[in-house]
Amino acid sequence: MKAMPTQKIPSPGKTASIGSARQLIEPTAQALKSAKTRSRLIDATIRCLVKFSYADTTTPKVAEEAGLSRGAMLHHFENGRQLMQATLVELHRKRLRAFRRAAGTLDHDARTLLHAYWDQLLRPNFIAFQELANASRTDKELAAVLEPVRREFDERWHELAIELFPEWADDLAAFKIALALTQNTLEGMALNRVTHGIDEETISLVLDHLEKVILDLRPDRRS
Amino acid sequence: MKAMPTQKIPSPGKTASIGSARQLIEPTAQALKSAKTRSRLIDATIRCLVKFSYADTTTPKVAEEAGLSRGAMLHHFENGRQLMQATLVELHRKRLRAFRRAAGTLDHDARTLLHAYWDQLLRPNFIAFQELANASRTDKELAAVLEPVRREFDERWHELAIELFPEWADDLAAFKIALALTQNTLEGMALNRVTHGIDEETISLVLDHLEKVILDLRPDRRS
DNA sequence: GCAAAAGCAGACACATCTGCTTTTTTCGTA
DNA sequence: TACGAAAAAAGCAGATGTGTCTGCTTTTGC
Repeated sequence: MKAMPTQKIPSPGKTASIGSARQLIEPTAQALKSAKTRSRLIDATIRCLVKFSYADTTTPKVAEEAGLSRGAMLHHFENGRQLMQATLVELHRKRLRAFRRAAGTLDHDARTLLHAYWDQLLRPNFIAFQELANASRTDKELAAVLEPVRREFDERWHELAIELFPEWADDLAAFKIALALTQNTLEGMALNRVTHGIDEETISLVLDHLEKVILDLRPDRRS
Repeated sequence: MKAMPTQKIPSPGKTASIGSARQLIEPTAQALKSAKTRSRLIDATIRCLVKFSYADTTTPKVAEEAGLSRGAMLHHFENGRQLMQATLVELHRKRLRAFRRAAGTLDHDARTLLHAYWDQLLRPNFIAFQELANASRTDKELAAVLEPVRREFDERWHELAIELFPEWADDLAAFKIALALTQNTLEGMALNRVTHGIDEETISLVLDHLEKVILDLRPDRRS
């Protein structure tokens, strides 16, 4: 996605862009189609991010991928930037949803949770998310969207872990380490896996050992 | 850097592009200036990668950053692509050099080595390298350059670690785990630090605990 | 049913990037 | 000192991306 002029003024009269207050004010039928089209565009954007990377994702490509005209797309987002921002938010929602869904069927042991997290990182959604996170390093507007999203994700992830393993609440310091270690290691491994392939064996070794490390950190197992 | 046509045929008569056989065949004086200009261009590219990201690094920007004309740049590299590839190789060399340099003055304990690695990841060079590594996911030509580079880096890193801690040679399995764990965790943390800031406290906690984990993995400390 | 509004498509103008070609400058060497 | 090759600058045409604008179709609310 090429350099675009800095965001336009929100222009209050227009179609509500990111927030979807419309559906509440006007819960009528046609708005449903609109939402569906937006979804199609966002999903197309995600696919493009995976296929072409952020650098080479362009509005024509997204439109083509979505099977829509570029005009249609700019009707819904009016900006390449806004499309990206909306996509980032949507990716966040998807990740969160996936976690919630997994949480229900999860055994309450570290191994399961670890592998659940890892599985998430293998999904294309993670690649797309990573592309945007990386882009946000130099795109302040994207960063402004990413920041709260990331914060919420960490909170939810924190909550889920505590919910599954209440004993951790006894030692929040150790818990913090365990979380940080898990997150950074797994995400680092996921990224390295994408660029320079890692053999499955190494992945297993790391996962297994990480599990051991976490178990050692658990309050009831410590001296 | 925008989509460019797939690589041109090497055209043997031209100025030797990546390999610098020129300096050997023609070790004369003026070639030194040429090499210097190449360096200037590559360094400018690195700075651009950091400032603008790969997506928004363009040949005009690089030329301006280098204080040269675009024509001059295409005289030396004839291709935006080749410039990026050369930059990737150069970044690799720089990383390797930094490691070798550090290796000399290093105490032989895990903590020092860990922090040495971490310090490398805080340098702008790592960001630039990461930008290219990420780009190589969808750019096969870049990937073709990255692959051997990465392999060599891993080997050197492996060698260095063994050299500093010969006792690891006794248990290569544990060694492999320790290396993978260290690399993935630190790199993951470095990347997360760039996009969404991590507080220094957490970083310290992770580093300290990682050190402990590695010590536990050491052959002479195990049961 | 009809006017207003939204969904959608295509065309337009502007900007910019890319690679190529041509010209000027620099500088070593005969 | 003058020649010639390499370095550097400048100019050019093609391609592509971006945002805006206009027009057509469909839905919605009165």
